[in-house]
Amino acid sequence: MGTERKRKVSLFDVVDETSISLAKMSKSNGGGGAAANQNAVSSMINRWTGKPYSQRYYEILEKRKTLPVWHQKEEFLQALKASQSLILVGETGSGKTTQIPQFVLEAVNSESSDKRKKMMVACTQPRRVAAMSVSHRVAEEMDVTIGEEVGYSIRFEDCSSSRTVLKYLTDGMLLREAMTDPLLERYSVIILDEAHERTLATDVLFGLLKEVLRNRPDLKVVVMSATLEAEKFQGYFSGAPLMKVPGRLHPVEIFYTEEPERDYLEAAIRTVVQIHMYETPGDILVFLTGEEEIEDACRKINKEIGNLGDQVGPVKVVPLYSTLPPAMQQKIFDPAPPPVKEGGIPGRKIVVSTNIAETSLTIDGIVYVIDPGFAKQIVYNPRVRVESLLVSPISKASAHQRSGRAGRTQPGKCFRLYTEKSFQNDLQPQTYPEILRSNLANTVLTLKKLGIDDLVHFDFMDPPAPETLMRALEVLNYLGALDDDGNLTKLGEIMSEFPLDPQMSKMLVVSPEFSCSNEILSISAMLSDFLLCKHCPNCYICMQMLMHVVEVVMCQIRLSSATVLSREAQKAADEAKARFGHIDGDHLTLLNVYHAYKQNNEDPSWCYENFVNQRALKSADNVRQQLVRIMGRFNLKLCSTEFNSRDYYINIRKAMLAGYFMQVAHLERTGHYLTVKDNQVVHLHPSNCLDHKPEWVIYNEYVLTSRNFIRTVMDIRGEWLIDIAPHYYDLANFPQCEAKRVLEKLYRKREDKDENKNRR
DNA sequence: GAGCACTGC
Repeated sequence: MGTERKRKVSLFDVVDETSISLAKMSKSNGGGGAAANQNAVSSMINRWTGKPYSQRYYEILEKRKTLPVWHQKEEFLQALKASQSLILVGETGSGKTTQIPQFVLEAVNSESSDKRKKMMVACTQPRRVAAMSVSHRVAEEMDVTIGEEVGYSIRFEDCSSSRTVLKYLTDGMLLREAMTDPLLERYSVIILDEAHERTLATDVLFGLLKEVLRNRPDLKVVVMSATLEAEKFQGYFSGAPLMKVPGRLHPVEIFYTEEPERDYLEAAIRTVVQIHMYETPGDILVFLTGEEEIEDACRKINKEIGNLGDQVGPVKVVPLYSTLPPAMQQKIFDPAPPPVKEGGIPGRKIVVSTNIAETSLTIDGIVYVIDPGFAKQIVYNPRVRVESLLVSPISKASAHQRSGRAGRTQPGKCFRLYTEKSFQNDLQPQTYPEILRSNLANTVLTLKKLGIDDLVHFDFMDPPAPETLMRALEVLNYLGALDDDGNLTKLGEIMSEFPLDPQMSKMLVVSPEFSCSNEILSISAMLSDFLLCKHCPNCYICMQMLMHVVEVVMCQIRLSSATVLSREAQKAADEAKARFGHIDGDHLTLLNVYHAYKQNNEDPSWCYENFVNQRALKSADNVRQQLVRIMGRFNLKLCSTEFNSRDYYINIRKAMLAGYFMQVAHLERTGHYLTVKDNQVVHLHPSNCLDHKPEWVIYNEYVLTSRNFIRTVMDIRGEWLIDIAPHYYDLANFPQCEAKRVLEKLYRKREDKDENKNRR
């Protein structure tokens, strides 16, 4: 009662203030009717803050009114009112991401103003940066402070409060929330944005929300997508109404090649040169598949255009891929170079990029796009439990997205380096959703935690291969996360709370039993650090070195980058290896680097001098803190073995094995390694820090490149296998191989030992 | 003695 009164008073106060300013205004405007004044007054009050709108608000409002989606506001609100779920298709530039959630907000509150229940509107995004930047923009549009009425929530950062009514969050974050709030009861409307990207988290949310909708008639779901896969979404959400919003892109003219290209890299470079020679000014964006290819292409483009001399304008060739340090990534936003002489031929910026420029990063000013039609994609083979990256043809949807990048600021052109026939007949309409291409062990664990017991009948939009689900269930059962009936165990429940792969969360949860949870925490953080090359210990070092060299030899780089960089980087990597390397394994090397970093008080200049990547370490430390908090929630002890004890490293290696006993390789007498049980021939990746070839190793990752490599490896002992994972190393259920014979011997030895013990 | 598309919790 009291607060209600207070609220009214303050509102009244504000109204009073504005009517004064309004009175002044109407005076200068020559006045207006009292009723009109009253209306104008209420529309000048921000209903969220109770304060009058700022000048900036009105300025932005004018721009908002020109967005295509604004014209369909009423249509949208009616559709939303009429049904529980709704599909909205809008191309880039329609304004859907910023405006639709605001429309929803208006509708929701006007409908349930009496209930006064604290209900939020959620809008998911596949990427953190998007969640963050869009929420800032919308807070500005609504004339409120970010983190108050409008907020965002991403890993490591919750910028929302009890006042928040609109929250942007990553799809993975909403999935996490669902684990503790299965009916998502704090939300009245959930908007899944960028649904066409079909991330793993969005796909799981689809299935989950479909169930929640049945249990919560008051909940509404809006699915927003950029492509015409909308009919599929519509069918999935049992005929939800479909609304289309036009985009606001400039026209892009598409060109195909007459004949298929034999060498797309060569063709791409040739096309760049031709555009530069014959087309009107405007920057070029070239899509290639990976770092090495991109660096190679940049060198060749510079060389070929250099050969043309001053008959053409100057160029600035910029590579772009995710592992490039941010400072280098920034270069894509630099302007094109000016003409060499005043009034000369204008310069051109040429960005050579991976898929990152297709979705994650937008570069304005691009007028020409070159699309060879390939991208590296991950594929999962459940038979051998291996994920690998393969260069494969893109989808029509992807090609469409790429060409759209040419029309952001003016009409553009897109050169597809394949035939039109090939586009029509060979490219599949959509990129295979991630859920069909991934190892699902972690996803299955999440689903179990969400209370989905029957995975086979769970309503996936695209059901994964049964074999993939079986593999995931099998792995989780071996780890002890699921019992033999497929039910979540207590251990599994704890494991599901960690934002890590099941193997890693398993080793973390059991690490106190091996008296080394502090060390396993550090190793886990270093391994799961996603900001930089997480895999090779060298990369914690070489990146910093690269940047150092870049500064020192600034202008020479363009001429002889390959030789200078790799020699220096190699030297740095070798030095670092000598300093931090641990002969028993790469995981222990990572631990050494982390310890050294902490012992030197995270000092940036120490990092610099030791070629250690501070950014990577800082991020690992952040992950570690999050993991420590989760350990605390479950009363998992933080402990270490005495550093000088003989068992210090042994305990760590045993704890690691408790999680990774399914990723073991055995050294055969022939001199090569075979993975245990799957019997695949593998090779130690040359980046390893071992000084010997151990008989048994565990590995973090299996990569298929020029050969089958196992990367990030550690020496373990055969006896530990039968001690720590006897259920997996049960020989009755083991393929015939050399490893089996060795294990048989180990079992016999242990039996003899036990007998001796009993006799005594 | 090789060479890692892109996200996310």
